Amino acid sequence: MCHHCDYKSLLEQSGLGASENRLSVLEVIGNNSYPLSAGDIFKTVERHSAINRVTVYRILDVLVDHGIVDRISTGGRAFYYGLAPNSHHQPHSHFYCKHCGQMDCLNPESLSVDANLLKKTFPGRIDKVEVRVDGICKNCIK
Amino acid sequence: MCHHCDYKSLLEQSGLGASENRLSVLEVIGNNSYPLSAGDIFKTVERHSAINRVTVYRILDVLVDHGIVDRISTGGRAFYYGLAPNSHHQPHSHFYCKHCGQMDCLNPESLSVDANLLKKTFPGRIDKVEVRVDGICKNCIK
DNA sequence: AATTTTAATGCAAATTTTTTGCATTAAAAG
DNA sequence: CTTTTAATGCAAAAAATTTGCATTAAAATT
Ligand SMILES: [Mn+2]
Ligand SMILES: [Mn+2]
Ligand SMILES: [Zn+2]
Ligand SMILES: [Zn+2]
Repeated sequence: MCHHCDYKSLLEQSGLGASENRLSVLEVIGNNSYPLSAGDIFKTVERHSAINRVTVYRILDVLVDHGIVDRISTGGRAFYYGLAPNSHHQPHSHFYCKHCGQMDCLNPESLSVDANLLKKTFPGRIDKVEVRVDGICKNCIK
Repeated sequence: MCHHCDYKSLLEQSGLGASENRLSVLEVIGNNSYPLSAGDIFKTVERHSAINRVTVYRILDVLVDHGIVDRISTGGRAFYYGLAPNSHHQPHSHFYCKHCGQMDCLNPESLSVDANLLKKTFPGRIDKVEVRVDGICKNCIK
C-alpha cells in the first residue's frame, strides 16, 4: 500500500493519458503489499469495472516501458508486477514461494547486492539487477 | 564446457537411470558455456538423435528436481537451463540480453550477494537465491 | 529364460500466458 | 465540428509448458 504515490500524476509525468483502466491497474498494483500476476490484476480490476484481459496486458507493457511498474520474474512461468523503485520505494528483492506462488517483498537491508564492479567492467548496457529468493513460505511449510 | 563432470555418474549418483536421452540433454547443457532454453536444447539434441520435445521437458524437470541442473529465469517467458553449482562450478549470476535473448554466465567475483542475514531471519525455507542482470549485450548494443 | 514390474518415451491434446491484427470507441487537437 | 490520435475490445494466434494415455525399454523376480 502506497500512501505517497499519486498515480494520476505518475502517469501524466510520463506523458501517458490517465485513463480509467490505467488508473485501475496502477492502483491495484500500488495498493498491494506484494507483486501480482497479470491474471491477478485482471481479476481484481474486473470486480469493479469492465475491462478486457488484453487491455491489462497492454497497460502493463506501457507501465513497464515507462518505468512506473517493474516486471518481476518468478520461479513459475508468469511474470508478477510491482511498483518500480522511486523516491518512496527503494529497490528491494523478492521471495517466491514455489508451493503457493505468492511473492513477498523483502526488506532491503536483509539482502545486500554489490554490482559496482560489474557495472564498471561489463561490456554492455545494464538496466536492472533482479534478485529473487525461491523457497517455501512460512504458511506452506507447515 | 565442462571437462570435469562425468555426466553418467552425475545421473547415477542421483539414482537416475543414465538413458541415452538423459545423457544427451545433460551433455548439451554441460558442454555449452551459457544457459540454454528447452527449445534450444531440444533442437540441439534432435540434430543427432531422434527425441520428442516432451521428453526434453520431462528430462529437464527430473534433472532440476535432483539438483543436477539449474532452472534459470530470464527477462523473457522461457526458462533457461545450466549446470547446477557443484564442486567444479561455483554459484554465479547471469546476464540476460533483452534484445537477442542470449544469456551469459557472470564471473562470480564481479557481483557479490550477501544473504546471510536473510537466511537467519526469514520465516520460511530458502532454496535458492537467483541474481539476474538484464540489459543489452555488447553485440546488440551497436 | 520367461514373466512381472517399473521406468522412460512418444504422441496427441490441453493449458497457461502472452501477443497480434483489426475493428470500434473515446479523447485530444485543430 | 471535423480530423487525428490514443485507448480499448474481441477473436485468433503464438509460445512455452503440462497432462493423459498408450507403447516400448529396462530392471527385477520367479
Ligand atoms: Mn516489492
Ligand atoms: Mn551459468
Ligand atoms: Zn507459500
Ligand atoms: Zn544481445
